[in-house]
Amino acid sequence: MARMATLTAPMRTDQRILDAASRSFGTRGFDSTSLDDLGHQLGLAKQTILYWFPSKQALLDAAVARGAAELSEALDRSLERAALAEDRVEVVLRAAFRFAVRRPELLGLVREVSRLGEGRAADLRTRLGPLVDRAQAALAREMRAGTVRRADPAHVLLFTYSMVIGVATDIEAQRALGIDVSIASLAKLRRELLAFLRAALSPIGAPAPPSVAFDR
Amino acid sequence: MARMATLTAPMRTDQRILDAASRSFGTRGFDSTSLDDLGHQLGLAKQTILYWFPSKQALLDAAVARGAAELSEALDRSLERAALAEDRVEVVLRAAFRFAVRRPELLGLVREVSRLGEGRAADLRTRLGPLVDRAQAALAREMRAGTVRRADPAHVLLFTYSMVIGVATDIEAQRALGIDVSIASLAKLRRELLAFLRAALSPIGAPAPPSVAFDR
DNA sequence: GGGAGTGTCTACCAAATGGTAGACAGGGTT
DNA sequence: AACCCTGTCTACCATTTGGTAGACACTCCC
Repeated sequence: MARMATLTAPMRTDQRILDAASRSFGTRGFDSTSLDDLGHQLGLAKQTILYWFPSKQALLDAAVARGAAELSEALDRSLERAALAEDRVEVVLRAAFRFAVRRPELLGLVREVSRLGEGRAADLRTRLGPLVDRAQAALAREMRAGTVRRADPAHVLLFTYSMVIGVATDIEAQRALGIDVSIASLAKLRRELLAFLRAALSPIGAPAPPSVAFDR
Repeated sequence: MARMATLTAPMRTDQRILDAASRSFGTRGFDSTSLDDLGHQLGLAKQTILYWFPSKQALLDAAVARGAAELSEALDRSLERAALAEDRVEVVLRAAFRFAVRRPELLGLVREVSRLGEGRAADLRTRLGPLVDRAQAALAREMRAGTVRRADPAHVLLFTYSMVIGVATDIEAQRALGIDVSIASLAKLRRELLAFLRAALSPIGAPAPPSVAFDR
């Protein structure tokens, strides 16, 4: 049976629903996603979706919760790993980029939630709060240590987040700029983003030492 | 007189509709905007909207066309002005930032169109094509002249665009990062963004000369 | 005064949407 | 066998949505 996107082996129905919902909410948006479509996509009746999740809102909440957990976990792990690494900023950035490329819909979901008004956003905020704090603290530490140019960590994170979001989700902008959207050019894009950030973050007058990990 | 957009004195109905539509499409999204809401917002019946614009799609197209024209004009002007200025990149950037702050909904609209699939995006692409070309050429020129770090101009533009979009439209992300959203902090945000970009773009080993225009 | 045209409105409609009610099938458990 | 529990489905409903048809002013022109 089923060999569409949902061809994963025997998977719990609620998880399959969550997958499809995250994808659709994250790419098309919440309002543009109808339960009927979702159901059809999964070979399920809409009512089966409503059996697992009592309402569309609840489905969104569940998708956000799971997405936030995934993202939090991935970045948390990389923050830990970074503590030991040579070039900490780069380690985290590579992790973020990898995540953005592998699960762009989750970043799209974050972006979508931002638009759905205070209520939903507040929930997401508390979910990602600890992660944000850790990242901010780590960045501030680097600044104090002199490995990163001094600036407001929150702002630096905002800029970085925005760029990653843009690279991961705004493929139309990339087309408009004449960037060809393919795996090959994606690697180049990542290299450029890392170089860009390296330049933006290296302390003034001291261009970052050519780190070994900085592939070219 | 009038200090809100909608209660401007005698303004052509179609322009008022276009204003409200741009705002709503750009912030809530296309599908989340109903013609009834729009009409109610304007004190008009939905059918009046459909008198001026034959369909919701046509309304979106018109909003995009006007928005693209505004954006194109603003940035084109700044590109011209920049040709004479000392620090060209900064001039353009300030213009972009000013635009992003004054009419964030138009940037949101661009972002929204990106999501509405190939069709609409292609239209926008041709509309903004010339602007993109000019910007890209100008940037490449700076790189050849050695005033900007060498990199793929398209990528640099993508990163910059993403950051501006993020700063202008993703206020929830800013909240999540603990950035207080106010006019005062907005000025600080702009300063930081300029500093960040200056660092990212200055040629290696030669930190940009402290330009006069770079306020602190 | 009488059209002609323009702009806005009041019905109305068909389709889609989120959600409810309840039937039905299958598998344990006793 | 009787029963319950779980998961899925078929109907159905109320509301919303984009869009149509046509009436009602109001103005300009003759």
